[in-house]
Amino acid sequence: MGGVSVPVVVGPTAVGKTAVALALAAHLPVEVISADSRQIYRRLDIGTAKPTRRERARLPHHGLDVVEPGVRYSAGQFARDAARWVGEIRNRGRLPLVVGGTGLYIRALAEGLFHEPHIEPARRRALDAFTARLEPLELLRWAGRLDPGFTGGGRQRAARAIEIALLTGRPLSHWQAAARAGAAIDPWYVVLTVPRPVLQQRIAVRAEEMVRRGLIEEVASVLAEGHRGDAPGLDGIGIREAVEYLHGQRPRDEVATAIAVATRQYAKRQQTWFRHQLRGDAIVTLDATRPADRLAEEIATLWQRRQSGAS
RNA sequence: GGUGGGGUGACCGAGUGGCUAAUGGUAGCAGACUGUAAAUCUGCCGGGCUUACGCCCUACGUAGGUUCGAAUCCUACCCCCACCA
Repeated sequence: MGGVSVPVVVGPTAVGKTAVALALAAHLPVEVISADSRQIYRRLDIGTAKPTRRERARLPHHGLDVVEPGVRYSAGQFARDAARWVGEIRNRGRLPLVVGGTGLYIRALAEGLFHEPHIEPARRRALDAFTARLEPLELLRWAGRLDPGFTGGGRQRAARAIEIALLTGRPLSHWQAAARAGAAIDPWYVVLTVPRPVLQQRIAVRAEEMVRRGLIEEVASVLAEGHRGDAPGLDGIGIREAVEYLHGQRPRDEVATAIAVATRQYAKRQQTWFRHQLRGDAIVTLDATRPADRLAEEIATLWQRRQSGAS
């Protein structure tokens, strides 16, 4: 595996990952690496529920505000960036703590991805423009033709399969069958869970709060910078609903509930991922209904016991 | 009080005699997912029994009726909406 043993705190949105990370700072010399595909984007603080400035002052965070909303980021990019942060944090004699809900990013960091050959950005853009014009059915047909091993999964994955096949000369399934590269950490997973009704309640409250604290104004100001509504950084729950409202496609008083519904569905997908996709036997599941400082205490204890046992 | 329109499964909404447990959509549940992943998709979705083919029950406002057969036709009643009084 990747070597460095690192605690990785995961769980659906609104379970309280941020609070636990902050509380953990009282027990361990940690710095946080946020594994969150939305918090990567600058501004959009309310819409992505980033830790506040004060919280970040108390505990160093990496992986926030990395790119502009108009820039396309990726799991591979994250794996490289995060690997670098891990190294930097360790050089400071501190402990990297991965915290986040983006399963694929965490997988990319912990297990690596297949080694993708270099692709000219211009060629990729040209192909993007091509696939963007295809009908979903067309897209799937092309994907199947170019890659007999294509396992399906919708137009976006089909576009990816087409891109890889055409730009590398080898089908996606070929690359996937090859060895992974880039596993940078040896993860110790802490999965936070909470009974579904509790989570849904927290999600509903959080959605209301977002709107009350100025989500719509925040999104409006980013749009005013000249970003299109479909910019990579604007493709997130909450932000999307705000954009729809600003474009007159949704009444204001429905924004919060629409956000809550979409967030609930997302939380479900996350839970499915963490239930079925985490690899390895270093997985601990903890009930996050308890106060964050109690949880942090338990995590710290488990971690220390694990370290002394392992070394 | 009169006239017209309408009451369909958790919600919206098709269906106007058999092919209907009832198109679609939403919500919900389960799942997939190696570089857009807060994305993109798949399955299930009245209840019960069955390993399975399948079987049974309940269901289209309520109660009756017509018919071999009704969510669909008729009658009465209840409720909702619009307009007229």
